[in-house]
Amino acid sequence: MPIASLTTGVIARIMHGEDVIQPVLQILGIKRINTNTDQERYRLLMSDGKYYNSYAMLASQLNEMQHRGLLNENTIVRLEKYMTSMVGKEGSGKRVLIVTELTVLNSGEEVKTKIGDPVTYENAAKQDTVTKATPAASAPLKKEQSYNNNNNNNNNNTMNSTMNSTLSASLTHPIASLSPYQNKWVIKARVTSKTAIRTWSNARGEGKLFSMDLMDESGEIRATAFKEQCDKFYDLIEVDNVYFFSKCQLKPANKQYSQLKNDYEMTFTGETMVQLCDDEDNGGIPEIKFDLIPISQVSNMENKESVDTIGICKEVGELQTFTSRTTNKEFKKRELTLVDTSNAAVTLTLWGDEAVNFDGHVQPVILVKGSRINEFNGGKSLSMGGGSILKINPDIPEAHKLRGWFDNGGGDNISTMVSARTGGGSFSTDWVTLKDARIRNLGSGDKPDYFQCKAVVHIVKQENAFYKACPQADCNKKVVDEGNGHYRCERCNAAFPNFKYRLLINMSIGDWTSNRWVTCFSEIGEQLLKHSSQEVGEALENDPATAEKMFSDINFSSYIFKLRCKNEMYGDMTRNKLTVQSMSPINYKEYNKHLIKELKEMTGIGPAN
DNA sequence: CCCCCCCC
Repeated sequence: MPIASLTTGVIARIMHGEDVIQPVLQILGIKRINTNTDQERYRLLMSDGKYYNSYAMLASQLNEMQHRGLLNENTIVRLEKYMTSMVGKEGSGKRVLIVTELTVLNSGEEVKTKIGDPVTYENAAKQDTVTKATPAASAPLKKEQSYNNNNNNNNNNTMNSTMNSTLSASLTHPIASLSPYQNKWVIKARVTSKTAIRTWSNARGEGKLFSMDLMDESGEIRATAFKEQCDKFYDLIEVDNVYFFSKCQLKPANKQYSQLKNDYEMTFTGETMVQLCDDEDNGGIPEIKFDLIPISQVSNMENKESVDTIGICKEVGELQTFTSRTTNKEFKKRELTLVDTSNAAVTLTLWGDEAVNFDGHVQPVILVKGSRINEFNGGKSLSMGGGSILKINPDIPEAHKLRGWFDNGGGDNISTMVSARTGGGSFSTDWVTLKDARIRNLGSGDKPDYFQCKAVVHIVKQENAFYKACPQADCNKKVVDEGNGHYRCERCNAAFPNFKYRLLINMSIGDWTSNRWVTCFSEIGEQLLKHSSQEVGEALENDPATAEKMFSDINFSSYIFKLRCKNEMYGDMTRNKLTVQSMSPINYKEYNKHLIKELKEMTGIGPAN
């Protein structure tokens, strides 16, 4: 079948409101739209060879054609029936093409390629005479809130008005459709978060930046403004406002640093335009959503998960300043204690200026979105991070309810300390026998498993029980003996005349079910051998008789071992590794309690407790 | 072009 000719230029006529009979168009793309409902909807990218239009939708009765693969890329279709519809409130100017009946003239496989070199209709519209009358008048604009980056100050008014009409009269694109391969777009998006201005200085240079998260009905994206753009746009951008954005550069998002659901992120450029969108033109852009979780439930969530919650700031800590050991950067933080009607308390850490400026003495209501869970020793706390937002005394019903609850003594009976660390507390660790640890495949998950058992020390290996480590206080890395009286640490990138001994001991322990080799480090090793790492290391190197006594003295003694269990890769081998977290003398009262409980469970005799 | 938010 011969390839049908497209009705060149017809998209401009249709979008202008003209009723064109049976236009022939090419499908350049089709994708499912994320709707708030579960409704299945497809958006089409249609071309007439001269223009294309991404604001076209498939009426749902035609979804079946897409299911059958009839509407693939490059397919040429004839629109038998269609309608255009103005979307948004009066005057906001979005005409959507809805296709209700179509005939496939040539399949995508047959056509193989895009016909012509179409440009966006909306972009061409402002030069094209046929579209001189725009579909609808644009909403009134606030001139002072318009920005562009063309630094021709003499012409500011002219340019602002030009840009106003450009941005607002344009048909906007969904965030989900943005890609580096297409830069003629305008998005209308709500700012859901905004970072403080941050400076950096590294080998590649220095500068400042801030970033923001944007959202529309289709998705979300992170945008960053550097240097000049940082200064230019920082004050304009406010969380919760909706703006038009155009001419940002798109690049693949580094998933390591972003939890947003988008493969790309944007960078502001010298061409970038940002314009506030009036409230009356905000239709279709969702509000920021808070998935408020009772504080007590944070206990049940995973480490690093994102949390939205609301609570009363019952206590506020002092501002703390410290220097990061890894980056040598100075940080300021402040810890708040939030409580809510679940009678639970959790720590929330604020950073930087937010920490400095926070006044908690009035015990305000604190709403936090996108805070991150930090788990330590079984306790979970929340921390502000990129993308998190904090609201103090927000005017929402939940906040008023909390206020009333707290002011009437509601916070006096907090029973769950979500951030409390269980540390060495024995109650938090399961009792598991060495055999059961194998049977249950402990350690095979992403995270290590922890358990405790009563076991006897069979033998402690002297071989490789110590290593020479970097003498720096916070570095335990093994040093390289350079043979000239110097010891080199790769991590500190320095050579030292001395080193410290560290222990890395393997020993065999056994309970009544099985035995295993376990590893322990200096702190446990010192407790086990009752000598400092230095003494143990020296004895092993210079005094075998003393070392032998140290190591054999503890054979056949019993302890409660707390063990960390994790599969580790050695080359292409996976080995299940047990590391001693702690070992303590047996507290028979507590251990017997455990045994009695197990007996009751096994026999079904007596109360379960 | 950042990507740091520690420590226990």
